[in-house]
Amino acid sequence: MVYSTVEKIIEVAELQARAGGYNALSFRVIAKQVGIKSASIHYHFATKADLGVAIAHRYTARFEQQLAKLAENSTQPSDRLEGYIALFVQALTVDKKMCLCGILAAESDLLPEALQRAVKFFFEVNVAWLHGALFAGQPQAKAQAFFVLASLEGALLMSKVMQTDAPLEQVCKLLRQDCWQ
Amino acid sequence: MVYSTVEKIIEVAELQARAGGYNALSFRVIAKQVGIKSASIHYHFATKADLGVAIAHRYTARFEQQLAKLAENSTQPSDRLEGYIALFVQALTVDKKMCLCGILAAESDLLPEALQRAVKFFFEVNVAWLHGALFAGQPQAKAQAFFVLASLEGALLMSKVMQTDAPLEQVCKLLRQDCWQ
DNA sequence: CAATGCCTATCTTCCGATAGGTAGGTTAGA
DNA sequence: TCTAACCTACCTATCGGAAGATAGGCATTG
Repeated sequence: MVYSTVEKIIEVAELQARAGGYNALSFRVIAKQVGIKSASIHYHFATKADLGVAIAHRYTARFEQQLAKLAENSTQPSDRLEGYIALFVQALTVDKKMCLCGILAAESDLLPEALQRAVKFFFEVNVAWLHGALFAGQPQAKAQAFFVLASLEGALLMSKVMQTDAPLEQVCKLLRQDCWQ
Repeated sequence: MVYSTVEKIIEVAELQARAGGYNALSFRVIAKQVGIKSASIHYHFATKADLGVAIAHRYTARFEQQLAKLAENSTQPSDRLEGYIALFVQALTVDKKMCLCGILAAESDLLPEALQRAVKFFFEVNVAWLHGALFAGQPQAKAQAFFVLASLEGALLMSKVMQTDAPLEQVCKLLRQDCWQ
């Protein structure tokens, strides 16, 4: 697979942001890793805010693809939950990074407004999917959707800082137990 | 109540960090709000990392006090849960800020090591309290403790970025329902 | 020939940090 | 009791570096 410069920039920037948030993004550091000069990034993204929005959009789009595939490959809500959980487990154990929109949401107060909206959209997409694909028809579907997403984001956060997979693992275990008892 | 300069610095810095994380902390901005010069902050805190650790320690200590009072004032687990929930609801509706250690945990990868440890300690304290004061004797006490804390941190994060109290409110509602059914 | 995709060079602003000074208060010894 | 020494809590001035951003140049490509 060959990546364009734009794709490389976004990829590197995403990993950077998922480690330290928006303020940890540095044009110079990204440029060095991509193999270009920092000024060249401005050719593709006029401002840092534009780059931030692009990262969030790609991240959300990729998530949407995976959610669609999940709904396609399984009809059982419990199977879909398992697939959904896997997305967050992968972030922790494979990428060893936070959820991009999780970390951006935490610092959303000081983000450029366009980026705030992009991050908000990620959560709306997820809540809508959980609501429709996992809890459709259930009396408290919306609350359940919030609950699953919130507990996974929080557990990811805890596992990162406590440097153990235990919080995410335990939360996943309870989610499997409790969601349709 | 009269505050010392050190207390003012920590107070202002905490609010700053709870809005945008560690990298959003600026000695100059803090100094201006406190009414001193940025160089003077270094008299009290040699480095930015020292200031960060001080903020986290005070935040955790205040949390510990509230947890102790909670355990003292109520013996019913359900009452204790209500009090615990209130701590997070207050962060959202009164302070209108993230949990300090929540936002720091998200960006923990790039934090000074001493600060990482301080943030980790906050979560250990909370998990230990939930484990002992809410779920003592229950078969999955540890998992339940992780679950409550993770879902509250995650819901706070979501409510911030989505600009509605709904996620935190709904998560709280489900926590009340599900914890001891 | 014009657009694309980079480059070099440079700008201003902000950052944490340090050096050194000073006013005011406290302490200790003759 | 006077005074020399010291401490506290700031100050001004400045440093080196990194930040995002911009202007203008230069190949390559269609």
